[in-house]
Amino acid sequence: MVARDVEAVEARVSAPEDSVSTDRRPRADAVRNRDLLLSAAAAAFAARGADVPLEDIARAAGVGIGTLYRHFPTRDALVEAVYRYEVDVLCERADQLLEEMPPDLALAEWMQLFVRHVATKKGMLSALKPLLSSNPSFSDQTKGRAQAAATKLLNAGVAAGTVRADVDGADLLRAVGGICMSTDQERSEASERLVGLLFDGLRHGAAGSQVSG
Amino acid sequence: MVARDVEAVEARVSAPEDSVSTDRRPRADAVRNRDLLLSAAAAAFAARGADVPLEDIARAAGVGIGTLYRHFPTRDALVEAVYRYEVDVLCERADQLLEEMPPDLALAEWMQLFVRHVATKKGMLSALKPLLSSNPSFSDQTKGRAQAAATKLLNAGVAAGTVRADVDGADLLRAVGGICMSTDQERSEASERLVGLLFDGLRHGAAGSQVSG
DNA sequence: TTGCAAAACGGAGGGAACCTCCGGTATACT
DNA sequence: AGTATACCGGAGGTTCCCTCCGTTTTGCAA
Repeated sequence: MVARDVEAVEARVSAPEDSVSTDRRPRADAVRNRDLLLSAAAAAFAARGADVPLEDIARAAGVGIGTLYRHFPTRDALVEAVYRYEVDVLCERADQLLEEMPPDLALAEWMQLFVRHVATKKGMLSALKPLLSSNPSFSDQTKGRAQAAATKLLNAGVAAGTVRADVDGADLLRAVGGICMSTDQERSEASERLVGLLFDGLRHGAAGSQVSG
Repeated sequence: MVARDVEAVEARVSAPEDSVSTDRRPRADAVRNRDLLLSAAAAAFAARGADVPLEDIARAAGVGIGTLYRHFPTRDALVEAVYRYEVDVLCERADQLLEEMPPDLALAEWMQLFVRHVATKKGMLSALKPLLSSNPSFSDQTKGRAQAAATKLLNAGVAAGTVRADVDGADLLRAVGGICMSTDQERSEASERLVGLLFDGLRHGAAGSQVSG
């Protein structure tokens, strides 16, 4: 690995025109098509399960099947990319929510978003589970990012004095995730109610009522 | 159900030739081929996962693909039948073990068999899980039979004074199943060790040390 | 034992989905 | 503006699914 990096650097120094092939900006249509494919795939997986024909996804995205396979060589690669993409969207929403409303409301809203996020992933769960267990780094990365977003929301609430301080992001995700998992099948309103309850608990011991620390 | 039985009996009495079509003994080759298919499918699912081509299974069983589809119209039907079949085998082994050795040893042996049973089902789990959740009666039946076998072993041990009396079949299966599920992937020796530990616990408070009951 | 009708056998073949390959095309750099 | 590079997209080979139907076996009755 180190040797290869050295070679790459030397090549760039001694022959600048070589850097073109190394970090040339991706073509605009490639970027556009990749996004189209990801959102089409996300919709298809959520609506029709994990074994929707890839040709349907390509058609829905308005690209050829060859383009889909160039961007995502295997079905697993597509599933993984969709999952990363949706986790990204969810985490970005955390920042947006914090700008739009007080931290505690942002946290409540985000927890509900998380519930719906998990609900729409039910369909692709059978394809996702092997990926998560066979690829620890992928699992760790997505989990880490979600925890970071949760922690950010919690900390903002703590700083504003509207959320208790003795819960961290990992705990929060475990609790919400557990609720989503335990309420089987199609009953998201139950999940949302339970998460609402959990949120009230988070608000309970906020600020002044915490005596020490 | 009762009404149908009555009709069948009446038909047999009033028109004996009709009984041919109602309860004619299944043809010998049909029975044989069904068994061949079940064992071939069990081996294939265990070795190659749940999405092995059905044509391979038919070939391994030495029958045509048409025969496979007549016996098991859908892939799910085959998976379900294999699962029933293997649960049957496991439960029958419980009776055999009770005849071959003292109850406590039979119980220990059967728990280890159960661990291996679950381990070989890992491959078909992805196909089995939807079946179990979408078909409660199937799930209940197999669970019920396994619990009956476990209870029988436990009771024999209790009667012999070598197994404690405050655990029932459902508890035992939950515990062993939990151990199998928690020890992820390919590490059956860990499961076997934990189950051995559990068994020692079962033996612990046996006979005289139980004061009342 | 023999005949027959019901039931099972097994493979050919149409259809669906997967994935590869390659000629044509758009675009990022000089 | 020119050009090499990367991308586009669909035709087509392969694999698997499942059905259909002519052939063969077998259980039952005379």
